[in-house]
Amino acid sequence: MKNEPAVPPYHIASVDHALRLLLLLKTKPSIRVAEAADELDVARSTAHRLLAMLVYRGFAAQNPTTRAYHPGPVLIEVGMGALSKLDVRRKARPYLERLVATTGETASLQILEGNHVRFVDSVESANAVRVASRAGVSLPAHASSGGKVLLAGMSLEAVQRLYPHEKLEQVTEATNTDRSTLFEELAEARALGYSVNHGESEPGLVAVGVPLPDRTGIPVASLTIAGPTARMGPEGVNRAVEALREAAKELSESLYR
Amino acid sequence: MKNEPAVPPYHIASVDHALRLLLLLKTKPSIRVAEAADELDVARSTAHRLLAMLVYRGFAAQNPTTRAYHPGPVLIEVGMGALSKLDVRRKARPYLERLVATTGETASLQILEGNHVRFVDSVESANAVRVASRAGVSLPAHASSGGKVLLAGMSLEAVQRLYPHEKLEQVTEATNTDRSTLFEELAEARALGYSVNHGESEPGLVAVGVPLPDRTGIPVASLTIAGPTARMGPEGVNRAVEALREAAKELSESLYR
DNA sequence: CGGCTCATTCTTCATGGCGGAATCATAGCC
DNA sequence: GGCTATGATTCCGCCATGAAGAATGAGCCG
Repeated sequence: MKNEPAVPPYHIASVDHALRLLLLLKTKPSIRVAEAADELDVARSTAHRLLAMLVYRGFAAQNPTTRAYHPGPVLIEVGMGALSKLDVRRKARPYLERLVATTGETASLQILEGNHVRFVDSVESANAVRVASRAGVSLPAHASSGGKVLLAGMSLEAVQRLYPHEKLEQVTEATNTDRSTLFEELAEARALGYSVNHGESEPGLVAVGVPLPDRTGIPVASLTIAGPTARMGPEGVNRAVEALREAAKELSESLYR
Repeated sequence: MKNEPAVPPYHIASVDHALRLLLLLKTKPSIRVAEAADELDVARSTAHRLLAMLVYRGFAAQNPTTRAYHPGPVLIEVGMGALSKLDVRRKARPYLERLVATTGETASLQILEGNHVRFVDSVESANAVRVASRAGVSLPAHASSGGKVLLAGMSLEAVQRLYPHEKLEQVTEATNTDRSTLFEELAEARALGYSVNHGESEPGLVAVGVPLPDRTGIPVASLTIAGPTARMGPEGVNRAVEALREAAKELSESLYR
């Protein structure tokens, strides 16, 4: 479970209501005034005005027959726009394809979101037995190789803020659940320049990740190669590390031209 | 060209500022406090608090180095979801065309949105009497064959969350309105691998749906064939089931390359 | 170290956003 | 057609909130 973000010092209740409505529309494609009022714990007149604002700016649309509200085109547009502006995603695609061609395993690109990583793109291996695309999926950073290399590029203070408790979330039996052990793993990842995930996110899966730093040297994304245990022994891991290092170097250079 | 929407009678300025900020994040990869203040024509302290609210609810994230704000995980998630839909739609189109050619009835692709299904794409039958395209339309999942096969692929807990009440929405006289009966129907759909809708969404319409699973086996979309009662007797239904099964198998394999 | 620029925090107060009442719209029943 | 029930929408008065501006903080540069 992701950490609860800190409540801003000067909280704007009406804006918060509106954003929570957007979050509701994301999960419930149809919502009525009374329902919105219940969920937000506001008066129906308040809910009605908030929904009218979402409709006005295109974030919601009202079905004239049922009077229910649905996500509007602008919400999708903003999301698509946010994704298309992710420079790293667009430029990384050819490198993911190349990594798959070179190593025969599934290649992915991840970005850090709090103490999780999100797979923003994936190209699958052609092998019948392979790691499937996880594009869109979010995983705890400490339980993934792509996450660990991103955490390794941060200061100790920053990592402590993301992981305020000693106990970490367990994903599989192989997941490390001690923060102090995580710090050691991050130190190792920093030294090696890559990290390996031996079944920490899923049994039978081995993944290797390297960071993609920005101009300041701080990683903003990571590249990973993942395969089944049978093909990802020491030789497979080494081959993945080589291919990832080369791809990351060239991609980093192309990202900041 | 879309008309400018009417300004709501009770305009909420603070909510409007926040929504306009989201719109800015659609076109600019990142934005700074002063820039936001200029664009919204508010004080920098106001812009700062608005951005803090977007960060709080995940719509924006702040780069600790540059202090600029960029789209947050919620917007990335919305974008990934929309992109995923587009991808499935593009790949499914030839199969829908083939299904129409094979069965002579209208074929459609649906995705689950909460406890509704949305018709993402449709190819209409060439027969004069036919089920029209419902692309863009949203229907209760429990009242559609495409919806039922999607619900059948979910855990009981997940279905209970989507349907918290025993009473279900009635669409036609044929619609089942009991949740416990829905659970039985889902068990049947799970066993058969398909579901049939006899006039539950519209009188005179019969539809057959099969799931399109992703790599994890969980269905993310469904294919349906729909026709008028006169042509969709037991023989028509069986023909549809065969054609759908074949199409779904091939399409599933192609979706995740 | 001082100056500059932008970000962030704090304080005060005017008004914007709230809830509740009143009214409207629609569906269902007789 | 009239009535009732339910949910949506509009209106109004009030006060707590969200605004701006001042003060402070942070980082960079010469």
